[in-house]
Amino acid sequence: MTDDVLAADGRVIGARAIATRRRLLDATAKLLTEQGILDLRVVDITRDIGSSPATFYQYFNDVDEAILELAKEATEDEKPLVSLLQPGWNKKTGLEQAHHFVDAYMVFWDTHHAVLRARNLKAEEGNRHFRAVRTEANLLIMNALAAMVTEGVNAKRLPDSLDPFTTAAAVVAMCERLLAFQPEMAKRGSDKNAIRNTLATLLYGALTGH
Amino acid sequence: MTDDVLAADGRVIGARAIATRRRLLDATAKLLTEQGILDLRVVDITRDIGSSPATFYQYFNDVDEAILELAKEATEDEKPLVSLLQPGWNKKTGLEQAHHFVDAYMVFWDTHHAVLRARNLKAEEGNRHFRAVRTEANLLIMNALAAMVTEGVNAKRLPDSLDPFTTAAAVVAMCERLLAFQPEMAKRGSDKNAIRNTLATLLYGALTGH
DNA sequence: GACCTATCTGACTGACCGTCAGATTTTTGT
DNA sequence: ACAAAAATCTGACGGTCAGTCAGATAGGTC
Repeated sequence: MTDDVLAADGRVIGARAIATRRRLLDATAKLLTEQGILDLRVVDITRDIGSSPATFYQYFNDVDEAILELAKEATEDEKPLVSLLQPGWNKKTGLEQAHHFVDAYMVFWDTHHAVLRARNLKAEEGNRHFRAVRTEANLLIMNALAAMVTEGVNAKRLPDSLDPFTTAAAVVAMCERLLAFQPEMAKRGSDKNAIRNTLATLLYGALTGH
Repeated sequence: MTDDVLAADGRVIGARAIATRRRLLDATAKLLTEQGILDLRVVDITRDIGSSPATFYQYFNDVDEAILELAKEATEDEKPLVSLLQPGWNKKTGLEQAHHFVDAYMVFWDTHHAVLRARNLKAEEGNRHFRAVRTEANLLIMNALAAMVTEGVNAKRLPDSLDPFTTAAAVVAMCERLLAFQPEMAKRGSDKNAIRNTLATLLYGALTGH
């Protein structure tokens, strides 16, 4: 029964409690999106579901624990993206495949950006649980990307001064950050489509060397 | 007298107060680095300089205002980097110039990473003051980068599907993120030098098309 | 030394965190 | 159908921090 849902103190909980916990998680995600992590308060989360702070602490030891769970859920949604990153992008279809990945990544990002931002902040500030989750999520993508880079380096299309894993990290960074910058860049005339095209082109170039 | 130092209520302050305000800013930067923005408390800042919370509020309306000031100071340190980004990187010296920029950027990042992270978070969460500061800082770099990309596109070394400004944003994103990931990547075997080389190679490639 | 002004802080209010004992709802047993 | 047991929920509380303000203290001027 390793996938039983647990309360904060570790005991297995029943159907009603699972539903309450779920509503708490959803409210947390909602408020994280609306207000950001800095203004996220337990009172607000519980008020949102018409409950009281004490209820929250039945299921989570603190807000971090709830956000961590949301981050794990986001990781699940990231897994399908890996199938879009197989070595063998060629001159014919490679750019189109890059577009597919970028599109899928955009949807993923739009859905989870608030949680992912929170996860990254916590990870960068040294929280080891969030580091672990971020690392796990990034490894999924980065291993696939690194394999593509390695292929390009072996075929001499990419310079061997590129460390595959670091390049993969750079690609993930570009994706995450361009999407995060998006609202700001829109104001400067770079619309969603320019971002999409540029990102796909950069990916295609950095990963294949074509 | 536009560069007089002001208290929270806008009045001009004297030498002693300037010194106190400075100590508050330094303590804020220190605690931001040590504990991160989520655990940054005014009590701690004032305790650190042997003072009381009331003193803090003499000079800043809230913690954000102090962080914003630190972010503006960081921007000043970023300005010299622009001179390292002039169009004309060629096959002979271009990669070396990219290395110079990466090195300078690494120093800049190491000095200000906690403040820059806080700035970016606030900006991404929609705070317009922090957006303005981040935009100003990024524009410095991005305009220079975009000019280089435009040169590469005009010379047909880069595909015209690249939007110069978006590409510039991607490059900044790579720099910021790779440095932020650094401690984590180190554990996976990519050392500082691999990051440095990879970043320089990617920059050189993305900016010049060589 | 008396006065004036700039600077600092003790003490307070209000809000949130996290806990716990007890109230309420659901399930179980007969 | 009812009572007892278990699961779930919450009111109320102690502690901490944000932010305010009136008054204390320090520094300068004559």
